[in-house]
Parts: sequence; structure tokens; C-alpha cells
Amino acid sequence: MKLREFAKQLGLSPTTVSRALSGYPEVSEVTRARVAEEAVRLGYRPNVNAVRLKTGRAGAIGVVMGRAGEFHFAEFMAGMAERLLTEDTDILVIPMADPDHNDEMQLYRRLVESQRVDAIIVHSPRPNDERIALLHKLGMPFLVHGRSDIDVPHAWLDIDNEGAVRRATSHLIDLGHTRIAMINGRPGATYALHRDKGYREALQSRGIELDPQLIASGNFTDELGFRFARSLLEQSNPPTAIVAGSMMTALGVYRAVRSLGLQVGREVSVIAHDDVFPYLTADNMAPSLSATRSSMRAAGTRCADLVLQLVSGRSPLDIHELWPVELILRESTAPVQR
Amino acid sequence: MKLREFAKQLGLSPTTVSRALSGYPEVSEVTRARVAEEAVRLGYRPNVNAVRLKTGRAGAIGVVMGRAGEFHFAEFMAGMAERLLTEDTDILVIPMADPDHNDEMQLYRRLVESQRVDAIIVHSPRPNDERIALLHKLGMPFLVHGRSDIDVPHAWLDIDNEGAVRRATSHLIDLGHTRIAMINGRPGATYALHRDKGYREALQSRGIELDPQLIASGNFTDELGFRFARSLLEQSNPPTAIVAGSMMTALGVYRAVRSLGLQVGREVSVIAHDDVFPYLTADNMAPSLSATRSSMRAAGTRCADLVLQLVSGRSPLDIHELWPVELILRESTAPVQR
DNA sequence: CTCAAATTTGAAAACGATTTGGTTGGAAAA
DNA sequence: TTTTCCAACCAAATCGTTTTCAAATTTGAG
Repeated sequence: MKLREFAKQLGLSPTTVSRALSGYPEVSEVTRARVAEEAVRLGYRPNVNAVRLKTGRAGAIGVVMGRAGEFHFAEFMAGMAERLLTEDTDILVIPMADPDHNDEMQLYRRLVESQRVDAIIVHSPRPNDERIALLHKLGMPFLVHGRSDIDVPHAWLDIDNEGAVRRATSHLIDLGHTRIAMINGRPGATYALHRDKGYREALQSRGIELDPQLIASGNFTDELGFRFARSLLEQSNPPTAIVAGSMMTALGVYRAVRSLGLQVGREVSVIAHDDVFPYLTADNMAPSLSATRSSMRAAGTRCADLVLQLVSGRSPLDIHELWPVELILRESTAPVQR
Repeated sequence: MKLREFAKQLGLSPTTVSRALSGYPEVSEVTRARVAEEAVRLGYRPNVNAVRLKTGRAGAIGVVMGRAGEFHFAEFMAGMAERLLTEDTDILVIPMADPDHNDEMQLYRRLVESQRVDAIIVHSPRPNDERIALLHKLGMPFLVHGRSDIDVPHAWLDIDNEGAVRRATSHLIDLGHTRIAMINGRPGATYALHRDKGYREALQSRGIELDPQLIASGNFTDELGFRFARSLLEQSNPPTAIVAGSMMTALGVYRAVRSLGLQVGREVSVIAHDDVFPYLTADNMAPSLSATRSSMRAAGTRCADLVLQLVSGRSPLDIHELWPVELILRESTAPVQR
């Protein structure tokens, strides 16, 4: 059913019908009601492509998905979806070609030029992120999930990674730990730098010298957690505590500790960061896992919200949200054994 | 840059340019080359919305995302993305409103009517799935990821859940186990029925009577695995083996076993189904986890491929792929202890 | 009761591509 | 030489909306 047809059935012009449905003021309430009602009854629905062509709006916001298939991606998306449910806006998932650099720039450029999205969400930005510069230059609205130091105005939402790790580390120091290992994310992303900073600051402020051997970084897999923890704990001067970075690495760390006949929450304390997954909870681990917590799903919801505001004209200049992170203490952290 | 403008710069008509770029035969090779080259140089790119309006193609395939934020969703998507990278097709993620029934039908209906997608992938179908009937009725191309008994012709791709669980269970029986518990997915979905069937058949063919107490079902969370395994193992007549359903429930089961001072691969054997995640591998669990394995990512890739074929006219009638599942034996399965 | 102002409605021109149904000029066939 | 055919190109219609500008209708003041 097309507009023409539908309008004819109502004995109205396409103009009026279009206006009635899009909520313009210059149509009487009585006809608006009638149009709305009949639209449902006869099943009229504007052709989305025609609308988009005419209005120039794409009706979608783009999310570039890395190749790694990060496990928190689904949660973030679910959060976005929740917010966009009532909106007439889609989520467009754009696969990232290669981790290759030029290619990624090409990807963003093409995405903008093809006008398939009204805005883009940029994940895991780097301190000096070309994507941000590019999007800004191209005039595409975008929201950065994470932070960047780049000298280009942009909207962002991030969690306080630095503070989270600082508090986690400090707490371990409070418990008497001095050899504290740390598993970070892939080097390059700002959040990894922030975590590193939080870790260093906590140590430094308590006069503990940093041992570079105690730091690892890479994708948040259980394997990384296992290998690193295991190799450290086998050494002569093992750490007594580990800041594990993510739920998956924490699983690996737990396994490593057990495999050596040690016990988490006794010989080794562990704190991880918990993005809050429905299928794997810190509370349920054994022993329950102390964690810095921040809901990835909530972040997705809020990001969607902010992007909608961005699209409808809000300036990116004053969109800067830094979410605090809670530290929840459970059984995996305990005073250092002597 | 619009087509008009671009064509004028080349001294050609929009017609010829359009044809040159879309690979029509009635344009000379030399002009085609020139057009292609200049398009890159001047940065001309057809407006996607105009193309879609004119051709009636949406250039996107829809995937409805459940609210649960299942952890395998990201992998499936990553797989799809891989295939669609070179194609000019987007993935549209549609949030599912409520698990409420009517709403879901509404969702699909609206999705089809709004013409935002060229095809839809339906996940976790039920034996008699109204969504399938609806999509068929509405004439929207779709691919079912999973199977349905519904009496409507449709394309599908599924893994052999029944065979996988049958083999897993049989193997446990071969090892001497007779009390074998089973954790299934949410009741209702066909795959859960298939798994149940595989389980029952394996038992029956070996003359083992089924104990309904040994079966659980629900979302694949570590919590479910833990609670169920724990409660069973505390009983007077505990199972000696558990078919754990998923990696996450397997984690819970492992925890439960350990929490009771028992050992996986000794007092209790465990087999799970592994969708192959980069961040959590069966091989890395301790003890390493015997698993039926089938790559979710590969399924995503293939589904994308099939959907593309569907869109370009291939009949759904002969698209039926049943993927075999490998059973990989590791340390978590061992002969029953006596 | 008139006339201007305010409220509703419509006709037609976009939006930016694709595609139908021609032209055109030159080579091959008669 | 004339006719036929083909390759290469183009003008204009079209996809289904939104929106500008103008017309018709109603309202309210004088």
C-alpha cells in the first residue's frame, strides 16, 4: 500500500496524510486521528527508503564490529537495542575488514559517503585516534565509547577505568599486598593506558616499586589469564595478588591458581573488572570474585540515547560522561598471607 | 557529488555512467574503465537510499536479537560480517521487544512492511513456529538458523544437535556411566527437543532407564550449571556424568564438582557443547573439557552466504543444511569409578 | 454581514538514482 | 549504393515519500 493509494481511500491528499502521520501541526486533530486509525486498519506504512531519500536521514546508527568477536559486544548491543526499540532507528553493524590500518580508514570513509547511517559509535579509541579526526572532518555525528586525547571536539562516554584500577590496586595494598600483577587489554587503546595509569599511581602513592614483569596485556581471553598467572606463580618471587582485567582472564587466573594447588582468596587475591554478563557472574565464581563493576548494557543504552540526541542536533561539545565504577569486595580478596 | 554532476564532468549521460558502474554490457570497455577510474578520483558514490528506493532492494538483512544477550550472538554476527564484508549488504539488528508473544509477531510484521530488509534470519525456532508461517505468508525471504517442523517450506541451516548429544551420551555410557545428567536449553526451542531426543535415544538403546530428575533446562548460564550439578551431586544417588549443554554451564558444573571436593574427569565426567569462542576454549579448561564442537562463527558466515543466495533468487526449497558435530574427547571424561 | 486572519488542505516539485525505450553513427550485408 | 544490423549512448519516466507554495475553507472582529 502506497501513500497515493492510501490517501485516495481516505479521500485526502497525500500531503495531508503525510503530515498527519508525521505529526505536523497544520492538520486538524480530527483528521489526524482518522488517518492514524485507518493507517493501522489498512496497514499503511511509509516506504522507509523513500522517506530516507527524501529526508536525507538514514534512520540507522552504525557500530563497527571488530573481528575479535569480543564477548561484551553483544551486551552493549542489547543495551542499545533496548533504547532504540521505541525509536524508528536501526542499528547497523559494520564488519571491520582488516585490523590493517588504512583499510579501517577506508571503511569509515565509505560508510560516511554512502550515507547509510546518521551517526556512528566508535569503540575502544586510541589516544590519538584517526577515526575521530576523520569523522569530524567529514562532518558525521559520532559518539566515542571510551576516550581519546585527540585535539578534535567530540562527544564521549567512558567509564572511569583509571579510578577503578586505582581503587582495586589500592585495596589490595591496604590488605598488605605489595607484589601485585596486572593484566591489561591490548596496548594502544586509551582504556588500557588509563588502567595502566591507575595501577601505577596506586603503587607509587604507596611507595611500591613497579615491576614490569608483573604486567601483561592482550586480548581478554581465559588463556591469557591462565598462562600469565601460571608463569608468574611458578617464579621464585610470585605476586600475592592479581588485577585480572576481565571476567574471562579471571577464569584463567583462577584456573592457574588452582592448578598449582593454591587457593584464590588465600595465597592469591584476585580482582577483575566485571561488565555484568547475564551468563557469567562474579558472585557465582568460586570463590566469589571481587570486582570493579560497570554495566556494559547500561552503557549501550545510554550511548544510544546520546547518539539520538546528537542526531537531533545536540552539540557534541558538552556530551562528556565519565561513569564511576563500583568496587565490590567478595571472597577472592584477602589480607596477604605471611 | 551526485550522479548528474559526476556524469556532466565526464561528458556522459547519467544513464551511461550508471550502467558503467553497475556492470551492464551495453557500454564500451574503454568508457567503463574511465568511469570507474574517475569515480574513485572524484569520489563519486551512489546514494544508497536512492538506489534502494529505485531498485526496491533494502541492501540489508535483518537479525532479531533476543533480550537475553546470549553470548554466542556476537560470534554468529562476526561470522556473518565476514561474509558480507565484500558484499554491499548490511546487517540490521532488530531488538526484540518483549518475550511477549503477540509483540514478537508485530515486530516481524512491521519489519517486513517497512521494507528495511531483504531477508531475515530467524534464530532458535520452535517446532511449530509462527514466525516462519508469518514470514512465509508475507513473502519475505528468510533463513531459519535451527529447525522447525512447521508445515511451510523454508530454508534452514542447523547443526546436528540430536546426533551430538546422542554421541556424547553414548560415549559416556561406553565409559560405564549409567547415571548421566543433562542440562538442556530453554524448553520450547527445537534444538532443545533435539538434544533431549538424542539423550533419550542414547539411554534407551543401551537399556538405561531415564530419570527425569537428572534433566534440567533453562538459559545457559554458569549459575544454572552450578546449582543443578551441585544439587544432584549432593543427593544420595548422584550422577557420575553430566552432559552440560554449553561452555557457560560447564563452568558452573566444574565449580560445583570442585566445591564438593570431587574432581571432574574422575568422580564426575563432563561433556559440553562448544560453539568455539575465541575467549573461552574447552581445551584450556582444567581439566580440559570434552565437547561436541561446531563453530558458531562458521554458521554465521554460511547463513549470510545462503541468505544472499536466497535474495538473489535461489529457491528456499532446497536449502537445507544439517551440519555434523564433532565430538572431541579430552580430560573431563573418564571411565566410571567403582 | 463583510473582510481579513487563521486554519486546513492540495498540486506539484523535489530527493538521486535505475531503466525503458529510443537515437545515432558506422560496419557488414545485399 | 542502399539497406540492415549492432554497438554505444542518451532523454525522460519512475521509485514513494516530503515539503514548498498556493488555494480553499473556517473563524472572529468590526
